Amino acid sequence: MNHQWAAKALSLNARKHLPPALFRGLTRREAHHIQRNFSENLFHPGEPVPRNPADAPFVALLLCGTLREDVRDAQGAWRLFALTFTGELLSPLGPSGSGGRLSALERTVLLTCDRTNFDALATEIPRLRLNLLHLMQGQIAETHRWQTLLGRKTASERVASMLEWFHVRQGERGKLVLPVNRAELGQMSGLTLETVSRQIRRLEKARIIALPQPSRVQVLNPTALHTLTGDAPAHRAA
Amino acid sequence: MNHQWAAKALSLNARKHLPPALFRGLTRREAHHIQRNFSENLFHPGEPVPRNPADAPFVALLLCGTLREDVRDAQGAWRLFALTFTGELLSPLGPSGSGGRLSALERTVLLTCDRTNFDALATEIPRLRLNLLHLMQGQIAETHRWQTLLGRKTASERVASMLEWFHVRQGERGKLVLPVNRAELGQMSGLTLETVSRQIRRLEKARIIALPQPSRVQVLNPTALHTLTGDAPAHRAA
DNA sequence: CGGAGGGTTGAAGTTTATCAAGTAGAGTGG
DNA sequence: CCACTCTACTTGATAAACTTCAACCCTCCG
Repeated sequence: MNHQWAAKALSLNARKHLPPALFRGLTRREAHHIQRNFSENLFHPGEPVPRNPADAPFVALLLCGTLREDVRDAQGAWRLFALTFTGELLSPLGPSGSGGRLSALERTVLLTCDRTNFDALATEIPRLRLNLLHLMQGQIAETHRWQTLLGRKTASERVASMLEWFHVRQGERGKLVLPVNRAELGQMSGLTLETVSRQIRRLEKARIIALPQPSRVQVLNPTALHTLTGDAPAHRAA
Repeated sequence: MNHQWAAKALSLNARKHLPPALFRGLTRREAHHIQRNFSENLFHPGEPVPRNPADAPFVALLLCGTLREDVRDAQGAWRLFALTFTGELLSPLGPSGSGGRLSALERTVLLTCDRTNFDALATEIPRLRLNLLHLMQGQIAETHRWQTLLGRKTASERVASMLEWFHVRQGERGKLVLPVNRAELGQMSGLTLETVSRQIRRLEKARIIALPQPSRVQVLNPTALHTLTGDAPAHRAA
């Protein structure tokens, strides 16, 4: 499974860019031992990521690329549910139970480990178990943010929040890429594609973002964007 | 900590009513061993349930009673976020990270185990670890249901869904108790208290439920209720 | 050139929030 | 026992937000 390309990705990303929260606090020796028990998988754009409940990867770290997770609604239609960006962890609990479906949006490299191997490693290295717990807590926090977004935010706040989150999760580089179209942004945020479009244009007209292309966003005013997310604490009364 | 009353609850509920998913597939000997490492805690109505990140109970099973979980919003106000009913598991990941707050709504007995003890037990009994994983998957599924509710359902579907879920989780007895007021139902479902009230009355007028008291609900027509949740598959086209 | 897929925009329609008023029941003190 | 009060709940009118429907644009690509 050690593609040359993937190996390069590992050395570039996992060792340098990523603060691999899963490996935090481990000795170099332990980290090396662990990495030998993980395997790298390369996926091409559009390629589905298998997730049989049986031999499902217990943990999977995204070394590079982007994944989308789709779930079925009551009518059986697929809807975009979540995105996973480079450096993030795939839920150990995952969508396998809820009938979810994972696929790569770009050239994507995954560092995975199945349950049996991980169990063995975790027994040897208790710190690894703690790290996994922290990662899962982070995922709960993420879920909570989406629940707040869907339950209590206006359309404008939802779109601002999505853009801000993507921006942060893509590393706050100048240009942010929207890896999905307006309809799919709407599916994640509980809005129609028209409303998403209108809100994005509104941000552009307010000079908070620029749109060199419909799917390329440049964040011109991060502070203003954050204010519009609704997550900023309100002004204190005089 | 072994209150006489709590001990009674254990024998009544844990051994008879509950299918304690956490103890499934274990020998009587293992289950007994495990229960000696758990402790029972009694809480009175309104009493907060402590959850220090340090010695937080790693797992907690609700033997009887009801818990509410409140979280802070961006403005610092507390909002009802979720309810936990008898027989359900408290998230091992829990709201401690996200600044959540747990409290009892009635006389409530919790069967808890801290991280250290649970780790030791799980090392001895691998099946216990598997059971915990299944329980956590169930919680992810629950989260997904709420996300669908908040993201894609109408007010009428949201209220019908909440009532149906509470009904099922309370054991589908004739009478269902709403342990919180309309405003708090609204906080969970992303609606105003007025909308919640109107939708509940609409169900009453349609003879799908009866309301002997505002907080007592009798489900007269479970089928119709389910249809209104929006979770029923749509009619197939001819 | 023409078609397809995404994106944008406008007008009309629906749903839900907001504001405001009024009701019902439980508790309290005279 | 009767006001009085408090809280939760209900109901109506109005306003705002969002969806729906429809048209149109732009770019890519055969």
